[in-house]
Amino acid sequence: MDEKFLKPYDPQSTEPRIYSEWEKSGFFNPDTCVEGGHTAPDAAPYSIILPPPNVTGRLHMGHALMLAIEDTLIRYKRMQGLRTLWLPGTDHAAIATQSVVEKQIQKAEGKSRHDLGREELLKRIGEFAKESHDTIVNQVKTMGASLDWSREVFTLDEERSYAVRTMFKNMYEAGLIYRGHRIVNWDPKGQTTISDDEIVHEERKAKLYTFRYAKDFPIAISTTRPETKVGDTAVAVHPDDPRYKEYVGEEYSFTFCDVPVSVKIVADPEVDPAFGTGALGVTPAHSQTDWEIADRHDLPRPQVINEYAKMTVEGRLNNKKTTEARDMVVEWLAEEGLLEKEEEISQNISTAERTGGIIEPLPKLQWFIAVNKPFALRHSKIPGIQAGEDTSLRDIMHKAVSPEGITVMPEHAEKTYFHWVENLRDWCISRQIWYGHRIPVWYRGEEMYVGVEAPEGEGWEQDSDTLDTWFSSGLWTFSTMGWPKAWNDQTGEAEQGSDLAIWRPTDVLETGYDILFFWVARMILMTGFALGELPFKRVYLHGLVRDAQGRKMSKSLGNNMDPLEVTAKYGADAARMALIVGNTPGTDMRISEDKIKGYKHFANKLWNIARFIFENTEDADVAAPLTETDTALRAELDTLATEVTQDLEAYRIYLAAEKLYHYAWDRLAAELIEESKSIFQGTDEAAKASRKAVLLSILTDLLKLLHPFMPFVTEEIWKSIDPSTPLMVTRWPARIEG
RNA sequence: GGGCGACUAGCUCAGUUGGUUAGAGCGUUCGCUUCACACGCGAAAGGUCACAGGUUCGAAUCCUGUGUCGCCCACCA
Repeated sequence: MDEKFLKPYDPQSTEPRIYSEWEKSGFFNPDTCVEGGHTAPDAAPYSIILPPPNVTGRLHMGHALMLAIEDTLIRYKRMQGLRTLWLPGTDHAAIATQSVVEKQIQKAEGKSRHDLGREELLKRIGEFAKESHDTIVNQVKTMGASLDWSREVFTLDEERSYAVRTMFKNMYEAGLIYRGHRIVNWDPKGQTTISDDEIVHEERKAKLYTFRYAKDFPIAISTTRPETKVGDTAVAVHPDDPRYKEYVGEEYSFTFCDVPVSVKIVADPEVDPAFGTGALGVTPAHSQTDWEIADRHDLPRPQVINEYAKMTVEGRLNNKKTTEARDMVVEWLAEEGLLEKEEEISQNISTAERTGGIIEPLPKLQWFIAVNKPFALRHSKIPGIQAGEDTSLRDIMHKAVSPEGITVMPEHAEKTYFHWVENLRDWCISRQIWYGHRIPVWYRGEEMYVGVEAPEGEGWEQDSDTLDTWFSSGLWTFSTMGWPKAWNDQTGEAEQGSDLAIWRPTDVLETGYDILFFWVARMILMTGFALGELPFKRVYLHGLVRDAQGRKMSKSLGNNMDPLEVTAKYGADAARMALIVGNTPGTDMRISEDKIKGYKHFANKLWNIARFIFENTEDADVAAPLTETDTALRAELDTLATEVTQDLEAYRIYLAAEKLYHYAWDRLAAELIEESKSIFQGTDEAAKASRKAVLLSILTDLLKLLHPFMPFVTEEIWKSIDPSTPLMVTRWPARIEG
């Protein structure tokens, strides 16, 4: 027996050594597994694309959970003999990364991005991203992730950028990308547009003012934003409201706080007759619903607020901030005797998730993806959609999720998904920031050019906006495998032998439920459009990792658990088990050091089980005939192996892990080993020989079964069983049934 | 306002789609330097499975309703 077993298991010294041995072996790469004879060249493929961590700093426990689940699946499938690819990458995370760097620069040098200029800022962000990337990769390796680093990609590298430009051009040519004026969510603090999904609603107290525009105006209206009323062009009432019926169609002109205003009375079913006075002052340029009313009634849409949330009208309000202007308008209303009522209400205001700035709805020229516009796919493997027939991006997203298409775990997340898809509006994809994929559109006077490369000729200027980061993330399952170069759009086939041909669609997309809409839905959309296919067969959504009190981990609370610290203290195996056992998809989990400590103890338990078995089987004959009892013990392990296999096939990873834990500790250690002691002290030589053989055989298979969950300790013990072949490429001890 | 979910031991959670006596980790109590392991061993206490009905031979599990908590989406000016 190796002397190392005389001391307790030490993950700190073992894990880094084992990981570098794995890396050296090259077996993270499926091609090497085939070359080494561990995987058949024609074996079925299995693939997962790593959800790329943002290059904004370091990993958190959520990443650790993701890595634990995915690595468990990957190692299991690799041992099943499949051609198993787990493809790593990182995400440039446009807004998040730029704002982190801008803050750093502001703090350290007191400079804004405008002081630095586009080129210098991008250089600084690039440096930061590189550093973050290196930190992150090291952290990922610490967790034991068996990713094929030879295929690593970045959402902003040259090939991905080419894919993004190609995709933009193709969608534009299909008429699905358009430029238009829309009310967008403008963040005056971050000076950019943000998508609906990046908004956080905060409940605040506000004052609701009821007033008339002028003395002779027949209808009183209510608003929380009196300063916007200088931009009103209509008053909308409900078509059936008897109080106002007689005024519908009338037009009035007056001077409102120094600004000449004309409003038309219109009837619109959107208006709630029970709210306030039942009459709505319509400010088309500064409210989403008002913009839509203006659409229906063909109203003018003057803009009265600019990008810095300042008033752009003449008179006393000129260049005042909106909050200041609000007070001035209220004061003016009171002076003029127009104010009728002032009441406290609570309302939800929209703020930008990243900057905390209050959203100012503004009409802007932006790029959009039309989700409802009919178009036809040239090829379709999406259930329920025929090539050549009318469909839409929303239709693709809707039909993709079905028992024949993509299945989602937990199942109830499908309902949430459909609810979201059904209420989907066009996706605004332009962002007014510098870090990201620049929109591949060039302008020269009235001319516009959309293309993968800059147009020939002088005087062309590229659109200054960049794309929403989810645009490039949406391509992730195929841009990482060589699309568009390895793809033939005419035949709808990938180049023979390319990654795209072998590992598409991917088997499972494993990620947090919080990015179901941001990312999962966008991948379905993009893949559907580009390939006429599904990006993956299954979605496995894990929950959020919370602290022991159930709070979200955050910097401000200081309750962040650093995966590096945890693995340093208890080992990656322990952290992985703690994250996996009992953690069902879609459910948030609480993690505490105590739980992790429990699995560190388990790793040591396993170590001592091995020690006992090795100590007592040095002269074992593995071919010794088994007693009846031992035959039953062997069969018991086979049953366990079958159950664990079924659980893993059904993605019940949390159950498989628990069963193995239970067997190892309560059955093997507590019962079988205890019984063995008396057998070994006895005189029945046949029973001794049998027991030695069966214990070795059980340990051999148990190590294999546990390896996907606790790769390090099992690999280290394995060296005493078969030093010639790493455990990670040995064959799984049970077949997939059915 | 719309949607989704949770409620099981002191705490954190499982319970593999209806089947003996409902499980685990941590915690608690008592006893152990027992020849694999004190990162351990042996024992013990602790649950009306939120509540009320219903279906069933049988319900923590299925149905209906109630309560409490949480999350997501939308947003009324």
